[in-house]
Amino acid sequence: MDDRLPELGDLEHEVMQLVWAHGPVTAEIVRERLSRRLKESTVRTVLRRLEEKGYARHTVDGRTYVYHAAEERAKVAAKAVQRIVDWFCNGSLEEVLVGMVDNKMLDQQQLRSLADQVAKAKKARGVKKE
Amino acid sequence: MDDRLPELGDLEHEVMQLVWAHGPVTAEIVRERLSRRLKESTVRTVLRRLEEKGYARHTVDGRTYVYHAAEERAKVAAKAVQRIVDWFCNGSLEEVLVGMVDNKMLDQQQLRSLADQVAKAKKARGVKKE
DNA sequence: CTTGTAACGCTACAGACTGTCGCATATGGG
DNA sequence: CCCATATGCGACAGTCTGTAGCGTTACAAG
Repeated sequence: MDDRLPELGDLEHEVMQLVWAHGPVTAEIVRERLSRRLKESTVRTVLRRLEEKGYARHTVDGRTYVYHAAEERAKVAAKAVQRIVDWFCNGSLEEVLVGMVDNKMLDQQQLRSLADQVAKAKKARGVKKE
Repeated sequence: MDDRLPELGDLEHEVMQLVWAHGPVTAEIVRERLSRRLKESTVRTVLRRLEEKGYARHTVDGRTYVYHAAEERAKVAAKAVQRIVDWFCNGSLEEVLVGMVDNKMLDQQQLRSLADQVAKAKKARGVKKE
């Protein structure tokens, strides 16, 4: 249920961003929106690998494959962060946060504010979700 | 100053952990403490690559290379997290935090408590550091 | 000064992973 | 029944990682 998702290459990442941003998409759609101009087969391969890796799923509409994200972007990001935390800081999120503050990527006030927003966000969504 | 550090493989990661944990170390020391039993040259290669990647540095003591971390563990972790945040959530740390709460890796209370600890940690260190 | 030994770096090599396709194949509409 | 088209599969080169063998160099003893 919480298996570690394999990492993504640049192209794979760009494709996933599209999948997350534009909801269910076909290979053709992805191809059009991509920054680099690639062959259909290339896009298909990437989509397939993304599915193998557990990032996406597909349903069939007529003879067309429609891809959609297997997990929400935020969740995937959260898992990735968790992995970093475990790997480098022995699971101590605090240590990482301290590191971010030290590194000036964030200051304590923002962090506190974030804590509030998160609480609010959860409450707001907690109602209509599970 | 904030160049993106390349990612680490499993062995490289294990070695870095040792470097961080045991302060300056020699290839021999690393070799001894490693979980897997490897040849000296293997350890040296890893150490060298770690240096090329910017994770470590070395000084010379007599004819022996002494390796030490180029950056603190927490800082590296922080950068890694920042990268994740940028890549997946367009820079919104909040979104990631929300994701972690949703995913039950963390609850709001812990987060708030963390905010406090971080503030405290910074104050405690802020005095004797720059 | 010569030589053995220890510490180094360089080069290599196989096994993933990724970006990119070409091509054989299957399937729905006419 | 046939053709156009959407798919998947296999391939190939380039890069990254784990693992080492080897030739080179420098310090210490003879």
